[in-house]
Amino acid sequence: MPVMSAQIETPAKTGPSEDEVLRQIEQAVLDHRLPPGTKLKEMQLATLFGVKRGLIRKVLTRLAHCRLVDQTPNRGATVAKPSVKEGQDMFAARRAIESAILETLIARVDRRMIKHLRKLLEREHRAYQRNDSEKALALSVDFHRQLAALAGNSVLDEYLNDIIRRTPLVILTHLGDDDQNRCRNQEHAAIVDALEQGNVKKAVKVMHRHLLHIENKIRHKPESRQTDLATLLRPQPERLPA
Amino acid sequence: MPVMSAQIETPAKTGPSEDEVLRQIEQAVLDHRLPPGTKLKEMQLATLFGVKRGLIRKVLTRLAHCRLVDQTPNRGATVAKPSVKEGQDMFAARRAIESAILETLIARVDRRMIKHLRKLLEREHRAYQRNDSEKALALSVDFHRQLAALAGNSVLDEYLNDIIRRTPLVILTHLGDDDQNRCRNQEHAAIVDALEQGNVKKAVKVMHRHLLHIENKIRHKPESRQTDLATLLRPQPERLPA
DNA sequence: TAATAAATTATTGTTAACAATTTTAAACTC
DNA sequence: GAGTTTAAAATTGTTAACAATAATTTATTA
Repeated sequence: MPVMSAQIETPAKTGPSEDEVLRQIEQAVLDHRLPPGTKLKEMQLATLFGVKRGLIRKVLTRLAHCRLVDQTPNRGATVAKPSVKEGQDMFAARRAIESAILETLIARVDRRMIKHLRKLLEREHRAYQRNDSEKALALSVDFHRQLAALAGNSVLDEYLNDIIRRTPLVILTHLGDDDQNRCRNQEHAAIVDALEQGNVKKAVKVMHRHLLHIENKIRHKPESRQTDLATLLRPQPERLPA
Repeated sequence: MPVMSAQIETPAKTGPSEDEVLRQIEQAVLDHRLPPGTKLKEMQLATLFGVKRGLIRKVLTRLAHCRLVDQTPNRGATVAKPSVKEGQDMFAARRAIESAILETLIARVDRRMIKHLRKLLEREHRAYQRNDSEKALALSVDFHRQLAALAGNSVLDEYLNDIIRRTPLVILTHLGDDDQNRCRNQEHAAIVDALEQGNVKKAVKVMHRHLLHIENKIRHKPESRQTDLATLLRPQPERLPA
């Protein structure tokens, strides 16, 4: 059978994969678009993504496992709302893990890595300067992720990423969506400086101060509203064709 | 239709819950009964536990998420076989996390906690002395778990438990099922001593040495056989009635 | 009308049947 | 007999229909 050369727009288009749906929801949380407490109904999500309910079900289970959503039997899933205690525990754990990452990294860091990190800092700095706070936040998160990746310990990397995914929920629940509550670029730079000098103690110290800066502000905040799901999930960044 | 009044032994007895099945498989791994690489067939497990395949499916997914089993699309699940690198990363991460736990714990430890820990050590010691190595191993694991629980940081607690669950797989894959590869009771005692003295540095130092003791021995070991699943899962310890 | 109860609707949970894939066995070729 | 192809069986993956539960609406009563 000959195949038309023009795009036939197969109407039976298979929707996004399980991983893709997961990624998009995670990203929505990371971008502060999905506020803690938002109800996630299975059919709603299935229709929205154009997939079967079973797939959504699996995704919600996975999200529940990394504590991005709360699942209650027979009552469905909501975006998680970490308690103050949980938030504090997360930050304390994060300090320990990022310290361990720096200690591992400093033993193997080389000129190429430093260059890579500085390039990242430069991009982050520019995003701040042009007031693109969405991009700046993303790059700031990326800085921490890159440190973990460069350190090369897959377990620490996994744990840090786990915490990073959950952090926006703590911030939104207890501090609000305020630009003040983001990483400070110059502190990131100080960490790279210390790394380059091979000064573990200093790197760890700066990192601690860096994290404590946000950590110390956690206290209680009134309430967050219930907004329209479709809107919250829509503004996804451009995606490259497979 | 009349129903006999004598107990009809409802043949439709509901099997164990999802959590219970999960627990039993986890325990089988922890007890070194399920060797790395063992194939876990869904129907086999379903029949074995007297549950539906769907439930097994969920359990396997959960086990895969905490990396106790490997899941390959269309090819099912096997008990995970961590690489040497992954094992090393786990131990390195464990050192960082257990240190953080000790640092947290030392700030809040009191006489009651010390007493609790010493009682645990005593039981562990007795198990060793009467050559009950299964019990001794369990209590030894419990010691580390108790430190995490007493420290009170839920996130660190979760991560440590994650690592503890995976550790037997590393040991079995790369060291073999040898009594030599277990925790040394006297080192546990030294940690409690340091805690009681409020000596963080010493506690952390002892813990590091304690973990490095096993960590340093990881290297490659020939192969492990494929044994009968039913046998491996059967010898479960007595369970208290709900 | 406010409060309660009953009926309706919406949502989540389960399962059995089916589809897709891989593994095993058998048949065949050289 | 070693290697390849084909057929059968076993295993995993998906789905649509149903069941169970929770949320909402409507009806009822004081």
